[in-house]
Amino acid sequence: MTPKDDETGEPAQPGRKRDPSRDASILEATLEVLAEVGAAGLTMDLVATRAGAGKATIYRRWTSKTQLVIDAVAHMKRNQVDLEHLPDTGTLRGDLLGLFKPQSIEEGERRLRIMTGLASLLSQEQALAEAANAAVVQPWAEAHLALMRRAVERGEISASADIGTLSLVIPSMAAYRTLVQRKPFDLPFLVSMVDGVIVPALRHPPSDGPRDSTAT
Amino acid sequence: MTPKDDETGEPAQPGRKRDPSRDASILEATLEVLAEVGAAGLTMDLVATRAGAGKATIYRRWTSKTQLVIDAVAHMKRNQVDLEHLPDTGTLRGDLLGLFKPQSIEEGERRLRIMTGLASLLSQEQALAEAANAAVVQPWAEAHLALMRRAVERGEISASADIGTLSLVIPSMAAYRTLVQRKPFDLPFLVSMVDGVIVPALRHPPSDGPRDSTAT
DNA sequence: AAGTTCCGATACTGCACAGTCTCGTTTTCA
DNA sequence: TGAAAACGAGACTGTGCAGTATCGGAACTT
Repeated sequence: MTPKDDETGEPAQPGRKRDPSRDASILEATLEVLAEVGAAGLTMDLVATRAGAGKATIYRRWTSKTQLVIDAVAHMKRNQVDLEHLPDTGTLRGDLLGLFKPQSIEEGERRLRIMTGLASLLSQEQALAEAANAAVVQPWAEAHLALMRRAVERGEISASADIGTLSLVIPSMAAYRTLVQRKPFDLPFLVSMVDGVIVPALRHPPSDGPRDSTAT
Repeated sequence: MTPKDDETGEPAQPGRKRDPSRDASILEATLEVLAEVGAAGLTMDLVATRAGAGKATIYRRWTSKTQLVIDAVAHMKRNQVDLEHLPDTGTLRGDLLGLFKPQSIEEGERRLRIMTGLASLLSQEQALAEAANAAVVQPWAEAHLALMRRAVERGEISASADIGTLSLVIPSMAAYRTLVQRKPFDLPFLVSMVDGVIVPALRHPPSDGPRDSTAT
């Protein structure tokens, strides 16, 4: 349910075509404004000005401010961690730390800043909370899960480890840290999480035998 | 900086005294409204009606809606986990699970619901983010830290474990889980966190020798 | 060329709500 | 007992903003 759908069955009308490039401009302007002033301070005039668009153009494509914001958040899902090109250093520790690319981190912090701005609407819009989680934390957790699965396959860690739960730990804590605590997601934090929590927990799984995770 | 201070030097004026019990009624009404409709939907009329108070009474005590909300959040700090009466089952696992009291959990979820409602203002008001963290997650993390320290003292876990970081894991993840993911903080989740993450990590500390946590 | 739909820009409308003011009543001190 | 201040209730005001309507101009179809 991205932008407002144009009429589906078209009997070939005359008139100017809708410029598809405006969609992206508007969505990106929305994210910028969101990151700068938060959802509470976001106004349609601000978005329109930032996008160099008229308000009518926005309302021709989206039915409401809420819908626009939801779509903008969903739009973030692109440029995400590439699950096809994960780091491969030979150890899980190296792989996890290898996800910390300055560029990737900068983008990640931007996402979290946007989520901070969003938070107002989270409480009212279930769809928005889902979109935010799917765009920011979910992909990151999937990357961690993939790295952990590989570590299990090569025998580095036990198959009985609760990697379903463990893969959520760092992304969730990073989100909370940025969202509420306002502390940077930096390398020292990542290292203390990897070395103090994840790697120790994986090296010493709870008990042998299959485990089910209820945290997924 | 709780309610608006009355005049300090008083030459013994006539007139009715300000009723101190109204402060608490108004703060609690604010928290109720916050939990129900979120900060975006919170209006002063709603708070006044819920508190059975006139708006003038509120504005006689607080300068603005923002100040009222900040004070209401700080007000939550009371009735917190009692650090003097922590569970003592003999094992860290038992102690951590012992914090899960239906009543305490109900209250904890209420706090998180309030924080969800708050989130809108988090991005704009640094003071509010700090108050929310101090009222909801901080006390919980302190309880965990105390339990972990005790486990170290009785030799159950190694002194080299990064308990500063580990004590933040469950409170932060619970907050994120409730705030964004909208999943209940229930016993299965707690068990998977304790058995899948915390206890394994503590039983197998990263390395021997002192560690410093950068996550505090 | 004519007609239609797009565009950015901007004026306009309607509403929701923060904050103030008023009123009739109650409490306290002199 | 009377002036002063606080109380609940609610009327009132001003503003900010979502959403709409209108403009002149540009692009596309026939």
